Amino acid sequence: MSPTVRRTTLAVDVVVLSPRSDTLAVLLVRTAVGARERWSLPWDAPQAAEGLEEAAARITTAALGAAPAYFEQVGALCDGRRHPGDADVSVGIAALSPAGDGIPLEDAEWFPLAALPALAPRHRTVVDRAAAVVRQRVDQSPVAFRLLPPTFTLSDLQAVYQLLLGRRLHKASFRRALQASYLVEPTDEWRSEGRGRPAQLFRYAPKKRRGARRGVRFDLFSD
Amino acid sequence: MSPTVRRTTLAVDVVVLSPRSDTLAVLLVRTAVGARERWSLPWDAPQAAEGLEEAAARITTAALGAAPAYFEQVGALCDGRRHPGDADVSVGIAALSPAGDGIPLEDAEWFPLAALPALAPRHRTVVDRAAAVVRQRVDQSPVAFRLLPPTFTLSDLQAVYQLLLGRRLHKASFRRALQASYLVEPTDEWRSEGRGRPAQLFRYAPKKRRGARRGVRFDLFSD
DNA sequence: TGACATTGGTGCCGAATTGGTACTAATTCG
DNA sequence: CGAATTAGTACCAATTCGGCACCAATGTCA
Repeated sequence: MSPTVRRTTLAVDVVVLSPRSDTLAVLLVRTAVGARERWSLPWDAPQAAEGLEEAAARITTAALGAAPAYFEQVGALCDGRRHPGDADVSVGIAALSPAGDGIPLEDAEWFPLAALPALAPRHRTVVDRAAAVVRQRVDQSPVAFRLLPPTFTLSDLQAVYQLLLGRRLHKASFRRALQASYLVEPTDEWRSEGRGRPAQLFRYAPKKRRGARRGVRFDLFSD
Repeated sequence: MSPTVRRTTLAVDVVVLSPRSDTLAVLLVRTAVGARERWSLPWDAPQAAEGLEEAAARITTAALGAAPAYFEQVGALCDGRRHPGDADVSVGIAALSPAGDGIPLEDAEWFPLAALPALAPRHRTVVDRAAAVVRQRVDQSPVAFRLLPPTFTLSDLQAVYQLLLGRRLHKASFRRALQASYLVEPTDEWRSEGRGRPAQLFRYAPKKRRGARRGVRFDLFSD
């Protein structure tokens, strides 16, 4: 027998992440009164002939008033009736929004990732996966830069890395590695923020790099 | 307006990978005569109340006669009518099968990853994504071990790493790093394979490890 | 106005890691 | 037995890492 398709219902669930006062925050929207949970991830079905990230951008814009800078798919979930809209299958999408971009519209609000209200079980899973994916991608794709405005100080950048990795980083080593990577270039602007020496602003501008990757790292295994 | 689900057609497309005579190989199945392409990935719609990996295991078993050792979802694709079954959405799944496991059934065959026949456009994308995901996961999850039998020599392991990474590795460094990681343990068996000194067999047996991860690596960026 | 607190940025140096070469070990082939 | 072949290890020079201390530039406050 040859394979055939079946009809199912599909939802795109978006985890919008943004650094917000020293923690990572997630954007949630209020659900209809009477629903089991008061909050959920922004979600919708993709429109006809609409890509998944396109849908994610539309859904986010409807809740935040701004389109995120970056998307990464977290995977499809299919665990029977644990979605607020009872979709058979959810595609989870992590969206990164620079600190301070957008203002949550009515019925939308930022919550610290570590202190979320009750969510539908599948949304809970999507959030956890999104956080895990973003944290794992930190040194493989420019996720940290997508959580910052176009120009930023090296201390800002280090702070985001520390947020994502959950640990302190050595300042000199961090800058040495960044220097050697040709991922940022200095602008001629400086930011003086309150007291202390002003910091130079940098911009993300990855250059061609000769593939210099070194040995295998067995010490990064996650399971 | 509040979100609602829409009905769509869904397929699970499986990229079964296995090392095969010094290259990575992909399992393809012959399509119905008259179809535009002669070969496609094994695929099917998930049955009611069946998980996505469960479906992938069923689909693979139907083509290979053996269930793979490991699955990793590659993501959902939705690019309008480029699927052999015309599914609206495909969920791609990478499945790792140890070298030598299973025998392709009638109408199924291994192809070197680097020399695939023409595939439906979406299947081509799924294959590329699966290969990229597996290669990127090499030092974050035990993908290499899932491409080997339960016991293996360190040279086998290094060969798989070299296949996945596409470059030579330094023997002493490889073993030093592996030793320090507590991921394998020696068995008391030895394999003598033709000429040369017999090699000790090892088994994948990850131990509790104190999180010792070091500095940020900017030199692994992929884009 | 001049310490001083505060934040940004760099230099130095010992310790750890890396990767190359070369070596030893155990087996098959002829 | 010796050559060939594969497994596994020892040494070592070069690089990298991370801790500490230091210098720089600004705001604060006596």
